[in-house]
Formats: sequence, structure tokens, C-alpha cells
Amino acid sequence: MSGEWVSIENLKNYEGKDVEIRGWLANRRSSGKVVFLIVRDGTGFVQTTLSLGEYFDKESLKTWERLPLESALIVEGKVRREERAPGGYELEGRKVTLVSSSDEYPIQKKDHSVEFLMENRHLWIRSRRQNAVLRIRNQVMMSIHEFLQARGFTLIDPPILTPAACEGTTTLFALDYFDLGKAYLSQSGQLYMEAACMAFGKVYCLAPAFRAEKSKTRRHLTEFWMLEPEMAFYDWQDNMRLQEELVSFIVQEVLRKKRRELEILERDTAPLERIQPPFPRISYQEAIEILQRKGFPAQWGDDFGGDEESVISQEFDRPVFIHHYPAAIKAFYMEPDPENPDLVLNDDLIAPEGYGEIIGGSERIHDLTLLERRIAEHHLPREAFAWYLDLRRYGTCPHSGFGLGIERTVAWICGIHHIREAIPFPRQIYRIYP
RNA sequence: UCCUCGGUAGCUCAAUGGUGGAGCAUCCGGCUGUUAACCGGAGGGUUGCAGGUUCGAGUCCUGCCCGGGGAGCCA
Repeated sequence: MSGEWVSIENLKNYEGKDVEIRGWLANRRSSGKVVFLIVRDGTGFVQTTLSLGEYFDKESLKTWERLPLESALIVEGKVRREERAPGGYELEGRKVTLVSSSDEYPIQKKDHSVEFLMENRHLWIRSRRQNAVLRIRNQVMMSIHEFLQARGFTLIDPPILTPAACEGTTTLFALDYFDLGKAYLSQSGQLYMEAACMAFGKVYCLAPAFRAEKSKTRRHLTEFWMLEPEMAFYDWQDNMRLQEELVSFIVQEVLRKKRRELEILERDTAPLERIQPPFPRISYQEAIEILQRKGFPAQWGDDFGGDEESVISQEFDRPVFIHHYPAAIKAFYMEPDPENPDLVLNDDLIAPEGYGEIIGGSERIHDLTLLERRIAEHHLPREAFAWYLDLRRYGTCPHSGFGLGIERTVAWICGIHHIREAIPFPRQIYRIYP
């Protein structure tokens, strides 16, 4: 008599059938003789009706009417198309089994402050919107793997504990490593990917990165996830072509497979539909000119902040590449422009709608002498980079790669304001709980 | 690190230097289709902490603690 255990996202395939839903009580309403239980199971939400009559007497209705929110339960009933029900389908309940009653649930149906929600992040992820964001994140991750694997890339996992800075400038989280002194949480897997691309040709890592900078903006976390592909024999332009194809693929896949989540987030999908290659390309020099035309006091040699990035991105209807930055404001490993050694063969990709930089990429220095000079100029510890220099001794070749910030990309696609909602458990300067 | 805003009931917020309230949540009652349901009733407070000014401080002053927003830095 009891029906098949079905997930809510598949309910529409069971119209007229008896099924069982296992989940949690998301909300409830009652009207004396009818009790409405809104049940969620992680795949969706469905309204269950319990009516006075054959299956429920007045006593039992009273019990279910008072069931605390987030209680775990199993409901059995018949799937019915119902215009009045949110989602178009509802469950005509015949039996409810209480798995566990909940304590009074802290997150309620009305307003909450950011502070309160962040303090209860472990519960907040149950909510409809947060659930939608994290489902889209999952899709982004899967689409990245699908895209790169189909193009012959090999996933190579980088170490998280590292002996020294990849880029010298940024601050690292340090910890004691037995008798070997300090170790640091990785701020980038790039240098290891450069080693790996000389072994496998095309490689990528999708891993956490850590920055101990005291950044306090909606675009920063101390722990974030980064995709870092690295390709042997790719020049800086091959690199950009790969980036625009990847970003377009990710966005189109989310549009194709996560429509419902985008609706929950009330994301205007029109700007996303436009995300197709090729992306516009402007030089650093052109970017400076745009800013000056817009009245910004930008000088050649300045780096761009969030406001500047927004102004530049507003000129275009899709992500825009900015290439050929001054070498002085970029990392030590970037290949100089052969026509002007003050510039490097790099690119930043700025997302539309003010979401800022989502990719930083470049061709890498492959000449041993030049790289040694750069390491010295940046006062980096030569011993720590011995293995990295080896890559330029044994069959060195031009190669390129980039880093894509997962949370910034997810936040942009979802249209959410702050990237802390784009990761399940954000780590920020003033928050490490829960 | 700097700038800025804030901390009052479980939550979101009110309260001219003069008896700390409301909505939601909780508990009790009502309602035959609710849509953040609705209607009636009840309980619920060391106003972040420590000093100070004052006849009197949630309110003014000083310090500290904890958060929010932003800058720099970066993905």
C-alpha cells in the first residue's frame, strides 16, 4: 500500500500515484479542518494536505498542526496536480510518520540580519535561496570538469601545505611543520601546475586557496576555491580563447540545467544569455583611457580597484579581457611583451554587472635567466624556487595558464551581492564559525 | 590596518535625559484550501561589557568587546 520513496524534484512524473516523501517540515498552515505541511527534501519543496476525514481525525490534525518547523518526517500520499499549491503539484496526505521532532528553529520566515544568518550558516543552507545558490555552485564545478576533461586536460591536485610563497606579495597563513620549520597554506596551485603541464601537457587543479590578507569586502574570503588550468605550448592568446570558451560553457550549462534555481534567485537571465565567445579584448592602455574619459583620475601604472573594474565592464555586454598590464604591478612569473618589456602578456577577465575580476591569467616566463633575474628582483627565497627553476632547465617551452575564482563566478551567475553566499561555509577575517 | 555604521525580548525593530513597546516566533483558543495564511488571548528584558556625568541614562561622555558596510590587496 505504501508508495515508492520519491524525491520532490521528480514528483511531476508520479501524478495520480501513491508515493512517499522523506524530508523536513519547512512551513505549515492550517484552517481548522485542513492542515498544510510544506515539506522539503533537499531537491525541492512540496505542499502536503492533511484533511479531516478518512485518514486524519481532529486529534491527529491538531498534532500535525503544531509540529515544530524542521522536524524530520515521512509523508505518504497521492500526487495531485493542484493549481492552488505552490509548484503546481501537491501531496494528498494519508499518513505522516514523525522521525524526530525539532527544537524551536532559530531561522524564521521573516527578516534576519546578516550577522544572525552567518552565525547560523549551518542551518541557513537549508533555505530555498541558499540551496539554489549552492546547487548552481555544484553545476559550475561539474561543468568545469566536463569542459576540461573533454579537451584532454588532466586533473592534478596541488599540495595545500607549501614551503613558501607563490607570489611573495600576499600574506600567508603559517603553521609549524614538525622539525622543518614553517609551512604555509597554499595561496595558489599555479607553480605546481606549471610542473604538471610539462608532464601531462594540459592540466588543471580545482582546489582551495588561502589568503591571510585582512580584506574586508564583498568580493573577498580568506579561504576560496580556484580553478587553475596550465597549458604547455599555449601562448597568451590561446590562453584567452580557452578562457572565453570555458566561461561561456559554464554559463550556458547553468542556464540549461539550473533554470529553476535561477528563478528562485530571481536572476535576470537576459545578460547571461549573451555570454558567448568572443569576449571583447582591450589593452591596459585602452582601459586607462576609458577611465580617464569617465572622469577617473587614472594614471598609467595604477592598478584597478572594484569601482574602476565596474566602470570598465559597463562599457561591454559580456565579460571583457584587459591585457598587457605594466610588468611592475603584476606577478614575477609573467612573460614580458617582446615588443615592450615594460608590459606583460597577461589578461584579467572582468565580469559584467559590476562583479569584478573573475580570472587572472598570463603566459609564463620560460627563459631560465630571465626568471632567475625576476626572482632576485622580487627578493624571493631562491632555494624555495629551485625546483621551479628546474622546469626552465629541462625542456622548457612557452606555456600559459590562469586562475578562475569560483565564488566570484558563482556570485555573478546567481546575481547575489556578496560572495560569502557562494560558498557553503565562508571564512572571513572576523568569522570562522560555524 | 584605516574609514564608517551598529549592538534593546528567541528574531526584526521602536522608545524628546523622565514608568522599556510593537510585529514575528513560542504557548493556549478559533477557523473546511492556506500561499511569509488569518483572528483572539498569554508568557517573555541585567538595553554588549566596565567606568563616568546627572535628582534621574537604553538615550550624554570615555575605554573595551562583538558584528555590519566599504577601502587597500587580490581571485
